[in-house]
Amino acid sequence: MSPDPTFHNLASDLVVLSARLTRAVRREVEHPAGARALSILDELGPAGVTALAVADRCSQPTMTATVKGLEEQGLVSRRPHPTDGRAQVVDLTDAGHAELARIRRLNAELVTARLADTDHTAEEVATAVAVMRDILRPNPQEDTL
Amino acid sequence: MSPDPTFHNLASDLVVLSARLTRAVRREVEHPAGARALSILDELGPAGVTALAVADRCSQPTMTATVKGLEEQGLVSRRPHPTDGRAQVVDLTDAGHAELARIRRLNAELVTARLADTDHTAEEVATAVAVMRDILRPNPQEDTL
DNA sequence: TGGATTTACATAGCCTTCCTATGTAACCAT
DNA sequence: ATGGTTACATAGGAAGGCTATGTAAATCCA
Repeated sequence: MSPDPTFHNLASDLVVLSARLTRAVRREVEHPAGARALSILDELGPAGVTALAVADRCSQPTMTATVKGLEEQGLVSRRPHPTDGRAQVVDLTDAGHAELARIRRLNAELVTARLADTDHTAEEVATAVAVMRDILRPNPQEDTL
Repeated sequence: MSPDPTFHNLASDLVVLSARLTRAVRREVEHPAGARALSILDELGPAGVTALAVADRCSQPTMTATVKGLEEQGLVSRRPHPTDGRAQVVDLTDAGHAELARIRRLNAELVTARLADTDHTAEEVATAVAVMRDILRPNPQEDTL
């Protein structure tokens, strides 16, 4: 039942280190919740509030509030869904695309500056990204993660 | 000046994916701030509030509040520093060690369940952990990250 | 030695980001 | 047509963060 303890520790460390990296970046890049939403919108394309909440793994009211804030900043637009009277279609504005690019540049600068001091190759970073992407890949079965 | 665009994207993705993993885990594991502090205390051993704040990259008042909460839950103890009248020595209690073990088990379960569906090897996960650890390694020069 | 600076921690006040519970309106299936 | 479901909004509150500031101990140095 108990898995390989090495794997167990690695998995736990990955979570802890992710949390710390997130904390570290948060000090430099403001409004991380909005940034996540912009990033998801860029990946999904125009989407409704509930779909965004699922993708970000937050509650629907939380995403409603996030989108509202982004709209007030002019970073996203909202229009009624053409055929479904209940739904909204949220999309990035030009300003939203620009802001997302700015955030990505900031993120990259913070990380590359640190990686430059190490002997890690781009391939190793790519492996890290691939592992995390697969961990977070949507899984129809379980809603737990 | 502008670095390899591939590397740039990888670095940015790593930040974004870390933020999402952190969000996802947060839904399962309560009080992430306290959990981070417990983890750091375990790595550092007994330490003062300011040292913990530096390690967690949060402000000193934030760590003061976190430690206060952990103390109220009986997860850490505090005693005056033996020689420095200003300082406190914070340490894990037995209950704190137990809680940390519980959190690590939860983290590991969440991640391993997802990794099991992929073809990633333990070595690849180890690479991911090593990369992130080096990104977060304390750097005397720059305080930016 | 003694005043100035630095360091360690606490307090106050505020903001963002989350949540659950609940409400409303539109859609859908019988 | 009406009962269940779905999409989103609102309300209220907790957690976690920050800056600014206060206090007291330690350290520095003239």
